[in-house]
Amino acid sequence: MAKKVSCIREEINQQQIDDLHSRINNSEEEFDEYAQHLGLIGNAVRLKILKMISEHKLCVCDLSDILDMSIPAVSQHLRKLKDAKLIVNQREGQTIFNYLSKDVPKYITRILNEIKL
Amino acid sequence: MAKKVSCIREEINQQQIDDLHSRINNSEEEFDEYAQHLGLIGNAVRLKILKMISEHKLCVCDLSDILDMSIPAVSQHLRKLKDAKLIVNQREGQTIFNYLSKDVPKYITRILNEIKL
DNA sequence: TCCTTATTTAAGTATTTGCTTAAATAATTA
DNA sequence: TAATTATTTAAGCAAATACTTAAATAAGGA
Repeated sequence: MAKKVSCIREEINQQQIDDLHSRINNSEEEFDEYAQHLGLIGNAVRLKILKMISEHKLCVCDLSDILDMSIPAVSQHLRKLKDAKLIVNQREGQTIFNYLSKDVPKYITRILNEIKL
Repeated sequence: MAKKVSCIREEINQQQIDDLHSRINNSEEEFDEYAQHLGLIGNAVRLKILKMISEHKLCVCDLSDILDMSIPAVSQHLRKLKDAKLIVNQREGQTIFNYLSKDVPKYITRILNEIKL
């Protein structure tokens, strides 16, 4: 089971490579979780939605008007954010309002605060 | 040019919607820039690459071995990071080493520091 | 109960993404 | 200068993404 090596090491030896390899593998889940959240906010529409609902009580049709997008398009972004537990919502009569979840990681709220609207 | 309204406002009035609409439009570029960077690190492979090169001097073949990925696959991720000026590289002989760029936004370095390897 | 309003879900589609393999480029060494 | 090593680039493709339109679901009011 010798490991295939693609280049001749100059600055780092095989032992160090193997060490990084296993550390990366052990942190797989952590990286995936960060990447999943970062990918979600790595979309301008969803980033705007999060920023706005962090400051205002908004429903899907408010967001649709503000963003100049169809209601289903916005709704599908909201669903992704909700599935990732970045937002929660609550029905009030016919209207469903969206809120930032308490579970939003701090590094995300810091980013939202950094963006000025 | 009356604005089309999709729902009857309960918690927020049309004036507030219009205000948010224009503020969002004015911040378009800022949101796009954040989203572009966040989208790049919103991929586990690229996040791992950034984390590792923030701590080690690594070439594409080192990364290929550590990540169990082909060299061209890694190279294409490096290109995206380089195009976005998140990394820079420097040739030393036949080997091209990758470094974090000085231009990496602080919110990204904070995330990298937060992830433990 | 029927109609309207608010929202979601589903199906279809064009674009983007992330890999693969093969070819091209570039520096080193024989 | 030819062969080797390191890396990138290009072309092709499958899967994921972000819309569209139409249909389904749900609550409120006539």
